Amino acid sequence: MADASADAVPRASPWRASRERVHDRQVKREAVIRAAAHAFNRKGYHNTSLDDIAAALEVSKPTVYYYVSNKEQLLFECFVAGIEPIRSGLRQARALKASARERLKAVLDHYGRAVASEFGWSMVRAEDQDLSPAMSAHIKSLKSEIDQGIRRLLREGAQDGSIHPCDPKMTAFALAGALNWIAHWYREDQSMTGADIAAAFITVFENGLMPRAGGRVER
Amino acid sequence: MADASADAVPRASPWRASRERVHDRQVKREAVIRAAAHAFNRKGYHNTSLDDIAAALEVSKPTVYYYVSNKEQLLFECFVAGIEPIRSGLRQARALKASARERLKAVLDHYGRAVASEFGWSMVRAEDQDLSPAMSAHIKSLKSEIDQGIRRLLREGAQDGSIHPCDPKMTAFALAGALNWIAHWYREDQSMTGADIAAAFITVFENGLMPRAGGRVER
DNA sequence: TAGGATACCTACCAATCAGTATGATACAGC
DNA sequence: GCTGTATCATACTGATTGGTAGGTATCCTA
Repeated sequence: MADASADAVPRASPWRASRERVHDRQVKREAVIRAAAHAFNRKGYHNTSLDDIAAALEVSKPTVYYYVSNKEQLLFECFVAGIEPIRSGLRQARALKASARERLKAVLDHYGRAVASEFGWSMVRAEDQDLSPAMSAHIKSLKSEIDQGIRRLLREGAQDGSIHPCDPKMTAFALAGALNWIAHWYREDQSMTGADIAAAFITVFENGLMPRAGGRVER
Repeated sequence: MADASADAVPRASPWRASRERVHDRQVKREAVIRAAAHAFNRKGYHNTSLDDIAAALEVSKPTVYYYVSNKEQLLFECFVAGIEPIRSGLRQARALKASARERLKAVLDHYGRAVASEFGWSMVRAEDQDLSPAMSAHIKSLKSEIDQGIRRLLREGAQDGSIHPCDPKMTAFALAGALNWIAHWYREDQSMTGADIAAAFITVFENGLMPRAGGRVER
């Protein structure tokens, strides 16, 4: 591990470079969130101190607290930044005039990209036992929304004939699990983009393990 | 969550009940490992203190250290206890006289049961950034062994015609990811046994999302 | 029955770290 | 130039916790 340089894209901190103060609270706040996400990616939530995050931004700890109320909220913000694209993808898919399978594929594509994004790790790992009951519940409800959306698409697919009949709950768990897990290996193996991975997974999910009549895959 | 009683099966601690000392180091050591696994399941690695584990066994902290050298090793032992059944399943499968798909199914069955076991969480979550480089490497090699075994079965399946042609690497990632993720939701939803879940997942993996000629699933 | 090994405990240390008290500095408007 | 507000730093606290020092009771063996 090349210490700090591996994941530390020299993403210009709003504090860096110029000595005069930039008066853009929103920009700075987002920079703090992003720095937190990168630190969490590299070292995990518990092994990341707020001093680490501050140091990455070349600022002191109270400055971080000036933009964020506490560490927990930092994780929460990273989670939201990660899951929002999936929620939006789910809404978009609902509007599509296509088979349920096509709509599901669109959702899975968004999902895969999101997990491979800079906030993927935080999104996937949040909730656990590291958060207050209130935040944990909030996160759980957002996750549940995605889960229910996928289950619904699976049921609709079984009805319109575009998806092989299946247990929606277990199938949704399998799909989400496979995609969530991307966050665990993507850091070490970035040989593919998030979009590539999503596409590859969708192919796997669609075909299944059993050979099909057609024989060949339409890659 | 019913606090301590939910996961805390009143598993008799070797220390509990009798005041005269039981002289079986191995039994006690395993009790320590198991107590650690249960604590990690409930609160996560970082939120579990060695005092917690000691308290669960009704012992003092130094007693825990008498059986285990440090916290890291505790996690490592839990990991090994979790992954060993999968390794053994992989070896057994290699000896089977069956199609590659059948052998793969056998492995996935072991895999699913293992992840749903009491050590599943520790197995799945270990490695991360919580361990020394040496242990991390050790764990990584054990995980890689499983991964390579699955990829190999996928390749063999493509050759003997029992498995639909696929990208072994991505397919193995998808399968393992889906199964690993069981550890995340199984704690809260124990409505099924590990064997049931494994069977359900295998059905999903085999059929895939696209409808099949046969139409119905042979549940 | 002395001496050693085993098994366990009380009390403590040292380090880490989330979060804060306090105050300095710069800038905007007047 | 003056004042209020926004932004940031130094230096600290309080609590947790991994790990240990040192001692005690019990058992086995010679």
